[in-house]
Amino acid sequence: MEILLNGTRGGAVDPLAQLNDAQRAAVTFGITEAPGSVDGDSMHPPLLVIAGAGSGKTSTLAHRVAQLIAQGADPARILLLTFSRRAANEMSQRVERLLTRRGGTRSLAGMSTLAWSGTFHAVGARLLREYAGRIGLDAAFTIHDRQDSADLMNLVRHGLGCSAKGKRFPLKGTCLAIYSAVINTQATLGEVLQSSFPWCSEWTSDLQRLFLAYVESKQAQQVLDYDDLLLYWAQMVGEPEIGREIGERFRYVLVDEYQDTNRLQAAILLAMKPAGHGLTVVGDDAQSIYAFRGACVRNILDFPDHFDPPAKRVTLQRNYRSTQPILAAANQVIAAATERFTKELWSDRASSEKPKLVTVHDDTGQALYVVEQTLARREAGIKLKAQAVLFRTAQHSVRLELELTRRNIPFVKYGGLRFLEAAHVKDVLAILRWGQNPRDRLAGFRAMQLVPGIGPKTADRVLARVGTAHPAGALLGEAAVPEAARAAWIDFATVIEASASSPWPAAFERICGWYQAQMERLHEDAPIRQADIEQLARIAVTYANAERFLTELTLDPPDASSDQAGTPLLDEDYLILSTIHSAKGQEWTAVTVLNAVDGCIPSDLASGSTVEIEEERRLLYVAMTRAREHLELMLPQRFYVSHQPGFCDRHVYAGRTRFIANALLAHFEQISWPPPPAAPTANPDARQQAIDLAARMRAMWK
DNA sequence: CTTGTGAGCATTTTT
DNA sequence: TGCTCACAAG
Repeated sequence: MEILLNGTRGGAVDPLAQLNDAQRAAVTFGITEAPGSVDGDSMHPPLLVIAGAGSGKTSTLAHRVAQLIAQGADPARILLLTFSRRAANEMSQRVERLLTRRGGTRSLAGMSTLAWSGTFHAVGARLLREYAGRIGLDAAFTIHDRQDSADLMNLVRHGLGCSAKGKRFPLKGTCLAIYSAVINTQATLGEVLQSSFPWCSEWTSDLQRLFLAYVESKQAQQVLDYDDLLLYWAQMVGEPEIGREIGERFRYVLVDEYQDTNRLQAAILLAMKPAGHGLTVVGDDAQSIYAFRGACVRNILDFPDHFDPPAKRVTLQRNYRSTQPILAAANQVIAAATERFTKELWSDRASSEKPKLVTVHDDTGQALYVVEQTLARREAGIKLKAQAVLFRTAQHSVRLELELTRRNIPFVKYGGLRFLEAAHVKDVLAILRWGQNPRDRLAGFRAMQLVPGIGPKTADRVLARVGTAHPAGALLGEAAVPEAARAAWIDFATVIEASASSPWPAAFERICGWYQAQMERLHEDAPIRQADIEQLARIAVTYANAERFLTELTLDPPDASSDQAGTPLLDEDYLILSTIHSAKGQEWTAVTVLNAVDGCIPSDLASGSTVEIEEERRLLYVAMTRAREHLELMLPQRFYVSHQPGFCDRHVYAGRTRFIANALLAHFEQISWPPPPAAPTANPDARQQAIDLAARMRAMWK
């Protein structure tokens, strides 16, 4: 095999030499023929790669893309769908490097630019803008993030009078969650309510009405939410003509992290590639952790049978990441899972170090231990950046963050509250959005209420009068504004009108300037928030125009808001703190998992059904398999359930996570920290050394 | 009609 | 705690 491949490459080094047999099979399946042959559709039956944790999945996928290009495929006709923007960038770079290395026969470097790589949502947004004219969409649509969508849902909810019915109607977040589940799982409202929101069943017909009004409202405003990016895409390629057109345009479609796609995404793929030609999906059913977002493990389990003959399946079981003892423990955790493609990961990276189960007294003990160990490992030559602390919910790391800040240890936290969710950031963006898209009522509604003297009623009236555009000067003379607010209003209207016509990013700076004045009035902690606005302005200048800025920001928000302590410079060394969800696809030399106790993992909010518990099991598995050499699971004996550990000490005593049953303990080293003090009897002199208080009591009476 | 205040309640993970 | 909602004062 290797000799043959070397031969075909005219004596150059075999570019696939570093791959193992399974990886090579995944890379070359269907595309090993001579250059040029890749254009025959019949050549590309569908392929499913089951890639275990640390099995070189990214590398294999990158090699496959490089192989396609090297065999003559046009990079512009390759569609690469990844889970995050970060993953997309990394993939592009790797493909580029691989092609540069192959450079010998043809000039491949430089032609490897993967124009179409990104998340489903980002690619959807791009395609929809391009095809907008053909599907009756305004190409300048704005995209609502989760909070915007919830706010709009709330407006519609109140508009319909759902909230004033005596009995409590589901809150806006719940309504949106239900709506979103219906879209993403492609189930009926009744099914979703019954399976996931049984307590809302009594509201079925009201919800139905609400969702219709919500959809109408979005359409009137030329606004799409996250779900729409997929839904419109699916509907678009569901039309035979456009479906065929786009399917042919993207000759090769490769999907990473397929286990975390939902039914709607699967529908998109099947509509573009009904026979599966040119379709490759890669994933690991054991790492599916996004069911709450509608992801469906069945997608990957059932993938082969969508096609006739069924898709080829290649399994990568060799793990290059973790030491054998870490892998053995992780394998045991996932072995109890009920449904999966069975595979047993193996590694030849021997080590005498078992993963540790560390019992500490509480949250504080946990934080102190982690800090101590992290520093010790750094002394031993493991950079902070090569160490990560993972946790189930963003809250779990609060105590640790305090301790890190106190000791001046830099860290970066992934997951949890996003930059974009901060009220002041949303305010500024709302102003910008309304300037850009006058139909975006939600933005206008929010923006106008920043003006002193203007509340919901006035904002509503103005929106009704303004209609779909603000012609020059129309806002300035707006009659619906009460006299008391007139002066402030003119200021505001001037900024809006100027922002619509000024060049970018001057328009945005103008808006920030106006907002600063309001911020001091609205928020006590204006200076802290000011820093975020400045950060936003710095980001803004890197985009070509307002539309791109808004789109990219919504689909790929910056990670941390600056109120988080110590945002270190990029070249510094810093410790990684991350939710397990945000840690997907990454690896570190040393990994510590906080709160590996029942109630945290599994979260007691997710212990309702077997399905949920199975997902929590996979979550622990994902966390454990991020570690290369050192793995510690923390077991605080009790943890706080309230939000303010200092004040009210509501806490519960916790047991080790149910996913590590007694039978698994042999795979771990168990330690307690701090070490228990030596028992008094261990030292025969201890009693004599003790202060003799009893003697003093007697002496008082002598 | 806006704005401030107090009571009541929920409480994860993310594109 | 921190958010939402209802209510009352200006």
